[in-house]
Amino acid sequence: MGDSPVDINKNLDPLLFKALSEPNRIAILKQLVECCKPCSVTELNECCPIDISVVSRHLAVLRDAGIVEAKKKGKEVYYSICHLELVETLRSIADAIETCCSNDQSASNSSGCKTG
Amino acid sequence: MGDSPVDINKNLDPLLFKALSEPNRIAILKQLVECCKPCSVTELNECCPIDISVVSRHLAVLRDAGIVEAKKKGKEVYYSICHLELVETLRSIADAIETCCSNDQSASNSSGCKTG
DNA sequence: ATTATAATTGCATAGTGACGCAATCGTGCA
DNA sequence: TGCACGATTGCGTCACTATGCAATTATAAT
Repeated sequence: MGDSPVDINKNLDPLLFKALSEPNRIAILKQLVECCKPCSVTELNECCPIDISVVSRHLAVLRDAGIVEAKKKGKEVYYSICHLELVETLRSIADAIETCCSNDQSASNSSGCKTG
Repeated sequence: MGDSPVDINKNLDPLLFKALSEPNRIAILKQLVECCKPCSVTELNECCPIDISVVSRHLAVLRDAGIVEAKKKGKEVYYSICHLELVETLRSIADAIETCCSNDQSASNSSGCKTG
């Protein structure tokens, strides 16, 4: 229970999407995806024309959402994307929606889609 | 060009995530996913304790993001989830992230991940 | 110890979004 | 045509969020 492969409630989390709903955060994320290596705040600041303090705050939002992780190295903090977890989460959501919605009405709820 | 399977820029759209970043919109979406049939605004209003005008507005946001579609039938408007498109979009994003991030630095950009 | 650099945090401000109520629009029915 | 019902839109309010600047913290180098 609660661990079904189609647990919509577990994965459809507004917090995750809220973190991804800001254009500058998406720009930062794209930068991280394309670099495929940890980047410092200063490096990530190059992709968006905002104050570095704002970049730092955006990274904190992404970190709190579990989208990126931070590793301190000397004076700098290197952020990297949690790509394995992120990819799995996105696929889980897709699977859950697909499983639920591929039922026609007659099959109703045999696949375990239900509100908590 | 621009149609590569790993086109991050096409799929990582803040508009989509913004539409999914509001708890009541997620509640509405869950309702639609679990019902797996078109629902009227009044029906969808049952899942969240807000004014029906707000539900209507939320549905408009979801519609503008391509997440749901509306079909008028008499006095009522029936909303249904665009599950095929949504599932494909989510999987495209997952694929793009996975493809980009599974490159180690030496392989760099042979897979076509690049900013527009 | 002092200085320099990277990152974060405090604070004030401006912009955005959710919300409820009331008014309006669209459709069906008597 | 007039009425009822479902949905949408206008508008004012409240809360939240993004932003920039300044101050602070943390680490490295002189």
